[in-house]
Amino acid sequence: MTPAPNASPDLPAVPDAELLRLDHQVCFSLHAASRAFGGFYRRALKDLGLTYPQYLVMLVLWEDGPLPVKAIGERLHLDSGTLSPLLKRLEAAGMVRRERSREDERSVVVELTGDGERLRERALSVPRGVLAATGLSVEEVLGLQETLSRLTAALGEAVDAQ
Amino acid sequence: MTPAPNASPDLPAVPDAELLRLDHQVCFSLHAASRAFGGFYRRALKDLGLTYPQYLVMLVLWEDGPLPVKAIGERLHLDSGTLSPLLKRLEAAGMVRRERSREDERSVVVELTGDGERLRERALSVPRGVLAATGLSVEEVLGLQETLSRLTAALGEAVDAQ
DNA sequence: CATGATTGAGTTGTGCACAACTCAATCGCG
DNA sequence: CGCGATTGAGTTGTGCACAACTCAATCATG
Repeated sequence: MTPAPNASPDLPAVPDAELLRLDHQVCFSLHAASRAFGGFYRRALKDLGLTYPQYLVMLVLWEDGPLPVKAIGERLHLDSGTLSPLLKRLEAAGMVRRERSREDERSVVVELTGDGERLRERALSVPRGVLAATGLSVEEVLGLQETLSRLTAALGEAVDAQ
Repeated sequence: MTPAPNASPDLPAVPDAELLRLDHQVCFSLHAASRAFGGFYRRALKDLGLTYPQYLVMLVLWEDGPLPVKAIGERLHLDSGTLSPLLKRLEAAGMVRRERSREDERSVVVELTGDGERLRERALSVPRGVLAATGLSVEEVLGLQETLSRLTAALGEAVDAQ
């Protein structure tokens, strides 16, 4: 990556070994936080019969109505390899319908069923429980989200440049 | 979860529907950030022949020497269902040795091989690249880590109490 | 000391993430 | 118009996460 040691301007005196320890903590923290979130949602969503990623897809559909698979993937940064089977399971559960677009036969439009629409009402109580469980204030959550978004964007660019 | 609407003291006026949208953004942000991190590491670690979770295990072993599976699991919040096959793959790759403890035959101690030890040298360059890719300062990283740790702890307690 | 409970590792099954691929539909350019 | 490139879904294969389970080793209690 960076050939010369300590080449980054704002890290003048941090040795590699120290960074390795820091890295340990940071990437572990993010990984652990993401899984802790997943674990909490798993239980909160169990009644609704949804997994965490399925809930994310439903959130998108509740907000923006019928959408092609492509558009869902763009919003969630997921590709068809992840979405296709997930959407099949949502369809099997009776939450969505999938049908090929008539204008573009390559595209498959995903649409909520009546059951899928109705599930929204029951989902409304979930976020408040989650927010309470985080122990964070709304402001902290917004700040965290802002940092994470920047992080995601920066990492995405770095991957593209890799 | 919370039976009465708006019961949380510091959320006096936020309606459920708004929270659902906020939730959309927060849990998505965390999910996306975690995956973006994973994606970056996937590429950075490709040369080392490690996946991101395997790297986390190696970080633990590089720091704290030979450890039983249980101890690794405690440090990374992972259970044997995840660790057993992962450690088998690390063993197949020649990075670690696994052997049953003689004091307690239930326990399996994981130990770095020579190759595993030597890999540390090559791994030293990884974190600096990652830190640079995040676009965050060391202070921001530390702050983020602190918030995430609190988040993880709070969610863990909430799950236990569920 | 015996035996029931607990512990540690491993297995099985389900679902997600993602790379690499296929295949058909569409697009664009000569 | 024709044909090569691109696009959108889907499939396959690998690995991780986790629940639920098995099984042997160990512990603890009467």
